[in-house]
Amino acid sequence: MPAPPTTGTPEPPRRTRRGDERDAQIRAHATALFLERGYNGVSIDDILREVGGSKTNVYSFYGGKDGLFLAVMEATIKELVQPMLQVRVTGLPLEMGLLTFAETLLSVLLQQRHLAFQRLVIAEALRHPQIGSSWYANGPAATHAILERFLREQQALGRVRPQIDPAATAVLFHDMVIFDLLNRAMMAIDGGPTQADIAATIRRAVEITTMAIGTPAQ
Amino acid sequence: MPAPPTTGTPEPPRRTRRGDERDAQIRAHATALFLERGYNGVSIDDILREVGGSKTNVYSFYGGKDGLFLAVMEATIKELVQPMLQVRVTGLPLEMGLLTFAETLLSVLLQQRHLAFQRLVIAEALRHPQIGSSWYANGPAATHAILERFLREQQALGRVRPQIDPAATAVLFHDMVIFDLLNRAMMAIDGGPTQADIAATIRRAVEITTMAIGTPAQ
DNA sequence: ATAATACCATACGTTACAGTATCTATGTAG
DNA sequence: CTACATAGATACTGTAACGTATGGTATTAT
Repeated sequence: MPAPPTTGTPEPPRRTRRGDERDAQIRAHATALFLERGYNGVSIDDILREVGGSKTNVYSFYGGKDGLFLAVMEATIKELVQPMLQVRVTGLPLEMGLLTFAETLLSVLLQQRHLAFQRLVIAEALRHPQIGSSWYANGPAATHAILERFLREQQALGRVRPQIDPAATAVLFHDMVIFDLLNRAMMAIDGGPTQADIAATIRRAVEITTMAIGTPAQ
Repeated sequence: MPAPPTTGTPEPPRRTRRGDERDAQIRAHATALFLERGYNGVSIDDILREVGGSKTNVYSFYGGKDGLFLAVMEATIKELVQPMLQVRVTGLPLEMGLLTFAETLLSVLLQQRHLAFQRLVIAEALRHPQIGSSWYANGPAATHAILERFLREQQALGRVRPQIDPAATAVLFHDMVIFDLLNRAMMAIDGGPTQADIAATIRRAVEITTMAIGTPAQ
């Protein structure tokens, strides 16, 4: 009788309650440190020094530093995306919808946690392409879809000209709102954009978009 | 008689012709390797292995790995920005000007060299903020200014509505054209955007912008 | 020509860190 | 209560890389 097939990665041992608690601490600390100092700026010993526990935890469950990194990055994607999935624009007038969308988006993307995350994704995109794909699919692409649905709805109500492509317009509006502010925040130009910068950018993006796609009557 | 004031950084030795040639090789190779593998992925020995020469060169002229890195990054900024500074849109009709601008911009930003550069700037922005500032000032900000000048000119000719703010519009158009394409290229989504994606994005951005800011007669 | 100095090759000291091994302590199942 | 698996502490190994030192070779200036 043949032995059961050997799995490529050996099964991690099942955990005790203590193990679960340690693991949660390790993940939380690892996330904070990676975001703060980057992948190479953090050693496994750094993580464990403050948390306690031992390398056994990391190596038997994640296989190594890379495994731990991937796990915490995936979790951070889910966490960051959360507020965007809860934005409610259905039923609002065109301008109000765009405004609400833009404000929610920027409140997520300009927070320090996201800026650090973005840096990390980009820095490691070559070594870990799956993180980049996962982020694009769950972040920007998901956000595009939400706005596209709203624009389509507005179009059905006759508030957006029929010849407009909702998908393409969603991307353009999204980019107008985000890019320069994000760029400046990432490069820490003059300490990043102010609340006034943010408000002005949103106002202008909404203005230019409604002028271009809204039906004249509106 | 007092000794001459000791300068903070000791003067680098003056170079011989051989030294100049070596230095050029070292910079070229260092640039290629940093762009390909990131700061931490390259050791000084890696650079010198293929070029020849010795560590003396790096340490006596740049003070260390960081100094060399800063020097090659500054040079790369200048090199990348070059084509954008030469774009000529003055005198063109509004649509043609926007089109030309967008095409030139994307031809620079979507090339592999720039993608790698962008990754590097972002990854190292925390440790070397001056690179980020320098890039923003010489890249995006300079590009904004070129487009702003064009829009102002169009406004003077009555082709852009008087109430439009050229500076703000320049930023928005710039962002619309770039962001999603750059994002997808950086994350290597489906191997990056195709020529068709690029053409479609440019067309839509020009369309939405002229609709929003152009004078109706036009 | 020769003295001074820039450059080369290479070895060395040091530090940092990934990953492994080992032994002890602590839970957990039967 | 006993046996066994999980978790902890820590020592150890191997490797990589920064930055320095040294002794020899080419280049330049006088």
